[in-house]
Amino acid sequence: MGLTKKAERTRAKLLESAKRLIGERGFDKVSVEDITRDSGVAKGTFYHYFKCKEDVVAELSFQSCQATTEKSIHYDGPVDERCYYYMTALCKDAAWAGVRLIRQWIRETMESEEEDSEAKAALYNIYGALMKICTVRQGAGAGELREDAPVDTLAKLMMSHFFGALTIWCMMNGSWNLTEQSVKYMEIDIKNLLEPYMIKK
Amino acid sequence: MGLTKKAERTRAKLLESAKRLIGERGFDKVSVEDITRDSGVAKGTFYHYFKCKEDVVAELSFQSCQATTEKSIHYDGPVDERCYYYMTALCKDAAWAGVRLIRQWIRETMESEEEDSEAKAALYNIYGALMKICTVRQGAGAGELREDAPVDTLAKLMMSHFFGALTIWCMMNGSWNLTEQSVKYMEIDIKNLLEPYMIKK
Amino acid sequence: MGLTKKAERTRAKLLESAKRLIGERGFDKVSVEDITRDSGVAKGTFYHYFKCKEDVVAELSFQSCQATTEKSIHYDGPVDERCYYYMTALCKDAAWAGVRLIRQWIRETMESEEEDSEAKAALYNIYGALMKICTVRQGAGAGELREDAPVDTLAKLMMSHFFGALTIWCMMNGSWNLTEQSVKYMEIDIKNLLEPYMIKK
Amino acid sequence: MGLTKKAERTRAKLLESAKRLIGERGFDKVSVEDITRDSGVAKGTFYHYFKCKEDVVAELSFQSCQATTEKSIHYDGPVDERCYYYMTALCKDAAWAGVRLIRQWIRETMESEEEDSEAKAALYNIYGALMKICTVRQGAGAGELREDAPVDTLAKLMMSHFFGALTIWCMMNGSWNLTEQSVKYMEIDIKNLLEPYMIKK
DNA sequence: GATGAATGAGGATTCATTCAT
DNA sequence: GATGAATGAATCCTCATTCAT
Repeated sequence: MGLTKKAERTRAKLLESAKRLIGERGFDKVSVEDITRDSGVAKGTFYHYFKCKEDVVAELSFQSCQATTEKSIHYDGPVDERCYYYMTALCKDAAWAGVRLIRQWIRETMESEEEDSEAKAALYNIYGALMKICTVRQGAGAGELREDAPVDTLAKLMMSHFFGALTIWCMMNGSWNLTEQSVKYMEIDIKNLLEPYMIKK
Repeated sequence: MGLTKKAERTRAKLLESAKRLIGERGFDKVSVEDITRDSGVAKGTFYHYFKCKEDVVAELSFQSCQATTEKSIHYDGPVDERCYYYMTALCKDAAWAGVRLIRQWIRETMESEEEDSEAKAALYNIYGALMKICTVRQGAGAGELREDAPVDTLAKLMMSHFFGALTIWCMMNGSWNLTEQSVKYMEIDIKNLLEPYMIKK
Repeated sequence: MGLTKKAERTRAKLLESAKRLIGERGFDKVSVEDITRDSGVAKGTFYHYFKCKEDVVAELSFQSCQATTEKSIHYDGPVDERCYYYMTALCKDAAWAGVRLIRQWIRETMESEEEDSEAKAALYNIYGALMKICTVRQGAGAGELREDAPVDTLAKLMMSHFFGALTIWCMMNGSWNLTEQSVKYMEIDIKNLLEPYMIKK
Repeated sequence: MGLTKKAERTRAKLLESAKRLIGERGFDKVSVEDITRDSGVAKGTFYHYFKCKEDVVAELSFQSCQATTEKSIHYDGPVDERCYYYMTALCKDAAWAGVRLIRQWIRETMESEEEDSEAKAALYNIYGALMKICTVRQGAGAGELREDAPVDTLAKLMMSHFFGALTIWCMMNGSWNLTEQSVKYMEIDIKNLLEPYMIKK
């Protein structure tokens, strides 16, 4: 049941609008009409391509800060520095996006209904990235984690510290400098967390 | 403006129904009518006790905050232990409220529109509490903070760690034991943060 | 069925609050609870003294700019000057009260439901005043109206001109100086209206 | 964005029902459901055509304003006759709409909150129309305004007289014939206002 | 007399979805 | 394929009024 070129484009437009709007406001706060209006198509058209509103979420693609992750993995230095490099990069990304957007993103993450929103995907990406950064050279020698390090827990804790900074930043309405103040303490936080499990020279 | 015994009971019933239903289905999937039906009272009665649907969450989430704060301030022990005691208590409160509820609470906190929502008030309460806990015996001798300690920053960082735990807990959909796992590391986190500014014996 | 002193006072408080609030916002925009809250009594108490919400309106007293009217009637000068004096005084009163209040007053006047609101009473007062000012020395000689003058129509037209100024003032949000600009033309308006019916010397 | 024939009919039905019901009972006593029931359409359909309940009044009240304005500008005659023609047409429009409706319209205009309601737009339309009617052939010779005429003030005063008539009509609950009595004097009013600034032959 | 808890009908508005064209 | 008119259930919230204490 291949689609016409035009049909393909309509479908893509809908998907794109849906993705952006839901990313901005959250699933519940975006109506089908919002999506069709943004796409410039009629309301009914939506139901040509998707059985129901929920359906569109399943299609939403999962890409994200892949580049940053890659760089951090291959960063030349011990595991704690790699982590620090990664978290700092995330902070900078966030600061660049602005409180408003991050706020909405967190809210979106908190929506209980959608199990597989873009926001959640990004979250798991970060988690996965930290896992990778920690394990990529695990057991390789000085400056890396020991084989018995509780990597999963460590990754979660680093995420926790990162999201703590992010959340507090949002709640304080920006009257807290994410890239300066938070980053300063993040270095110490990470060291404290990883050191006990690192292979000493 | 105290409430009648009966009124108190009605209010409690509403709160209880709300807590359970929101805990089961999430905020958006529970209507005011659901709550009143479950409580066995009329729809209008809900609005006798709460200004709007969102209001009930703020109430529920940090109901016992005040008591916890008081206890922590007067807790017999050095400043780091007091802080730890407080944060642990907050974690327990949150765990008791349930992920769904805390999620909705965070969402409300992230609403940019209202500058003075009840949700935000709770946030500032925590911040204020940490400030108090840190300064109440500041400079009093061993186990307390030095006069020159950057209390404001320390309070914000502790909040950050707490909200990090909270956020990650919500995002992980509860598949992370708040009271056990987070609390374990919070002790270390707090020590690392406060120790450099504490008066040694 | 005389009322206690205290009861009398409660009743008076309710009446006073009702009068003020309804005067400010209009009958439909004031709830019984608004009135009782403003009076500092319980909601139920309202129904001790009034059978229903509508009932309270019937009690509202009808006094108003009696003083201004009196002065205008006895103003020493021909009928057109008396009218001008009166209208100018009304403009000044309005300007003193402020756009906000007058706006609400006009809205209130436009409420179709209440036949006998305070606002409407004031309206009829103005109408009556103009009638009186025109007829008080009607037929008395030079500078007064002839017996066959269509006083009713003239009064309505002067009111019309006055309310025109008032309305436009409100609509223009105050960017139109009521006492200066309107008053300047009102003199001419009134002369044009009355002259054809005045007894010449 | 033209509407289907059928849609046009539905919209017209809604508008017609609204006009009649509001005319009979007043704005506040007519619910959206009343209107849709009377029109024989579903409740939701109302919101397909109107943003909110208030919206329908703005639509109704000065539906034909645009046409009237155009005609008046191109009316063949001196400036005072054009103005008179316009004001008379407005009076007829208002009379056709009915007191209840115009009342609600004035109330909406007086709402201070929204700076850019449809009601206010209509107001500025009238003002703009008068400005245009006065200036379109300004300085063109006999029967037109001189270049130095205070057009802005004149337009405001004519509006003032028009709204005076309208307001008094509403306040008198219709016991004042807008098209007959007001119109009779409007001619004189306009002449008095414009003559001093008109180019004589 | 006074209270304020409780009621529940009613109203405005939203929105996913259907369907005739 | 596409349109957009139409639906109506669902939701939040208001408020006049009643009544047990």
